[in-house]
Amino acid sequence: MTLGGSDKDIPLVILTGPTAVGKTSLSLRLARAIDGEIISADSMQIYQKMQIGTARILPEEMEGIPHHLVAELDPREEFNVVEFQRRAREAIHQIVGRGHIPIIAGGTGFYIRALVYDTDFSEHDDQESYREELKNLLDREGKEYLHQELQRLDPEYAATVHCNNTKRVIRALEYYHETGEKLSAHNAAQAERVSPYRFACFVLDMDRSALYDRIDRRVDQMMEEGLEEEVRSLYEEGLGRSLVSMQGIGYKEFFDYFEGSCSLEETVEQIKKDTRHFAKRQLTWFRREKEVIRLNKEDYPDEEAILRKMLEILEEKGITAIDDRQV
RNA sequence: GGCGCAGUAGCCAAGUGGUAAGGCAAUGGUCUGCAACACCAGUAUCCACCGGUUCAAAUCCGGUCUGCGCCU
Repeated sequence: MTLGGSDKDIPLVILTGPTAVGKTSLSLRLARAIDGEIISADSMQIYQKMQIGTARILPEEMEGIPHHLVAELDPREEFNVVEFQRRAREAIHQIVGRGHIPIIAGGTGFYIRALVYDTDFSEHDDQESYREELKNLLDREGKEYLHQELQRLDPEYAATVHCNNTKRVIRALEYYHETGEKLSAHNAAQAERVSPYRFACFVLDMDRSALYDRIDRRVDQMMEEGLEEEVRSLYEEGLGRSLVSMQGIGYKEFFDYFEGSCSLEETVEQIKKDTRHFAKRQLTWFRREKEVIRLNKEDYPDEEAILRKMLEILEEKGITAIDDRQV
């Protein structure tokens, strides 16, 4: 990176919102308007061979705008926040180096926050063995036991995580084991972080029931486009349901169907329901993000008007093309 | 027209005299290396309607309405 100043000079535009609200289409307009490149903040679109179910943009639809973190990983590989941070940071630096503006577009709120506030996840060597040990402990002694253990080591964190949430309890225990530090203390420190970027984060939203209708229709459309075949070929490749990629909505629901324990119709309904639930959770997440600009589709006549509003805000924040500033 | 069965939250549903289980949905929330994950919390002053019996009725009795089945 050869930028003259500090990272504070790096502009970053984020476009997020619930699934199916119309981020992709708006992101293209935005990229064209500000000479940007798009970085996907989506935990599933990163996987190859998962085109239909993730509603990923097709290369021919990109209109020549570079897209990053899209179809880069084999579905067998694991993707997580830290990996996202690594790849996204790298992409940002490349984009800025070309004199373009990085646009983060996607709906995984956790990833976006981790990137924007540069959250430190204290890397460690993958010690799967200890996690296995904890899982065994869970099976043998029960979730109450694990939670009590956490209560002893990190009471503050234990107080915030429900005993049924074994996934989080295990992570906290693992964290303590590996770093000797309490996760609660680490989290508290991370919460103080100020973003190193000059950013604007837009949350696109629309009327809830209209959104749910769109979701239902989009799932039907995916089925028409051949979602079943897409997932079947992954299934026949031997991908298991425990893979991160196979936990994606529109994929995980098919396993029961392929194994004969539910009908295709039930599968489709389940996908719709899971997607609606997901959208709702996303909205809950964005609602509590402080430095966010909400754009409700109902408040604008069309996409063009939303774009104009966004450009206006970017102008105010001084987030514009950076080529002349940098040389 | 007659007989029988049924009518409990948006849906499914338990409860058959003692003060409305549960599930799904909807809604709100948590979230710091699995996040399209995992997890949590509410939600019927009221049981189709009207009247009666009783200290007490969603629960018993009568009537009305609606649905389903059978008979004519």
